[in-house]
Amino acid sequence: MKMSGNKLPKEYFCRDVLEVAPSLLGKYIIRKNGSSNLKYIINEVEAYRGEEDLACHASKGKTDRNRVMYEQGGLVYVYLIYGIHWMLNIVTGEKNHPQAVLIRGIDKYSGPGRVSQSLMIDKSFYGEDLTRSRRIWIEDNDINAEIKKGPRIGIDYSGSYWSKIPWRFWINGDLL
DNA sequence: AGCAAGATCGGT
DNA sequence: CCGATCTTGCTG
Repeated sequence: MKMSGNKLPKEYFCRDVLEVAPSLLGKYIIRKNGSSNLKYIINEVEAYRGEEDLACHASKGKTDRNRVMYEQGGLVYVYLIYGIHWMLNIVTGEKNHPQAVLIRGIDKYSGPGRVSQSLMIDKSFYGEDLTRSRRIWIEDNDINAEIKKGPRIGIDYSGSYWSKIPWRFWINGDLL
């Protein structure tokens, strides 16, 4: 049975990030702001998983910035990078298992900075609950597309193992 | 209190 | 390839 248009519930996000990240491909991300109602399809994501992952912000333990990653799944983790771009992440997994999915691409907007710009994301979204918010959430959508994977982008500092592990997932938008 | 670095992007 | 631009986390 085809399921589409249902808001994804808490349980969906409380699974391991390596399950949730690729499963978000093809899903709708909805952003409401006043009369504007944006709806895009997620087409590129990255997984960041645990304190052992040297590319993950939790690799040095809990800090003021990353504390929301230690909560249970379904919350938004945003941070500013290079003083310019907001990065939009979705927290996954159980409490005290710091994990998140970075949204890198939606429809025609490629790159995490452009994603947040197009969705009007800023610091005020830190900790936002995707299962309760009235301004941002994810909706189900069944797709039939090949999921590709490769190394994560922009994390060379994390060493040869973590910078090469194929935790970036994407689909070709044309196949939707 | 000071400083270096950063899950990026757009323009040369 | 380089600069923008500013928060964060670490050091002293």
